[in-house]
Amino acid sequence: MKWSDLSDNWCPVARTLSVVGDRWTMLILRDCFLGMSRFEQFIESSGMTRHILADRLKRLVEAGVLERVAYTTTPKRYDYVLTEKGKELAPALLSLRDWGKKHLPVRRATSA
Amino acid sequence: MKWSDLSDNWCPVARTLSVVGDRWTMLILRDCFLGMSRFEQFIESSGMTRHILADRLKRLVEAGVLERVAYTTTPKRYDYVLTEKGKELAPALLSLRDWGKKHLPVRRATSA
DNA sequence: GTAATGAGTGTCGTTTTGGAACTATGGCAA
DNA sequence: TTGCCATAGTTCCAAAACGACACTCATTAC
Repeated sequence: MKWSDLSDNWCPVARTLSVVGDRWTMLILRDCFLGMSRFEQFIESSGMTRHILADRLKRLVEAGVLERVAYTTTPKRYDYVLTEKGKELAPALLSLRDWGKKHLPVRRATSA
Repeated sequence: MKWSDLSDNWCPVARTLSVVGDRWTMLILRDCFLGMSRFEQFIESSGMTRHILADRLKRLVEAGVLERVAYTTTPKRYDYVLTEKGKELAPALLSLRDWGKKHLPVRRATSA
């Protein structure tokens, strides 16, 4: 079964996951809610590879969750901003955040 | 960056995703909330491979989201049931469901 | 002219996944 | 008692996705 095969699933949870059911995708959205909008910001914040980021941004734009807005035309640079549809994912993110805060306390990072 | 590297992230969303940030994992949880608890049920319902299911169930048990409860000892069969911790993921699942219902209506399968 | 920045691509080797078959344990039926 | 079925996995292999890092391309900064 493929990622995209979920998009026609009878279950709305599955359909949602076909769009955002990916560890990186959710992190991008989190960053968007924190006010980020640029490629390099996402890279720095999330630690994902440029490759993956490019792919996930494209998917999110195609899905109508993010919008790609040029902020300079000369070298073609873009902001990725949440659409209304995207903003409505906030409750889901907040639920995940709350669960994490309650059930997954930060263990002391030993390597830092 | 690895899956598990998120588990010590400063961000509670990222930590949550280190546990449930996977398309299949979420589908398993959805099935649990729908009352399923057996290996073959998950397989049938979600369409994932047995391989992945075995892996995800193990992770979820290790994370304390599911509990593995023997229902026969002779051939060693198990139910996978939500723990309290797992049940508290319900709001997140419901948010995802609501978003899917609102923004991702079922398209009629065109290829059929 | 040289370096730096921003937003990606290309390449390549490693992981993870998907698909199918195989194992193990016991029940049941002929 | 041999054979088939069900459940819950595990093993194998090929294909896809991923991670790391170098590279491009356009423009501005020095």
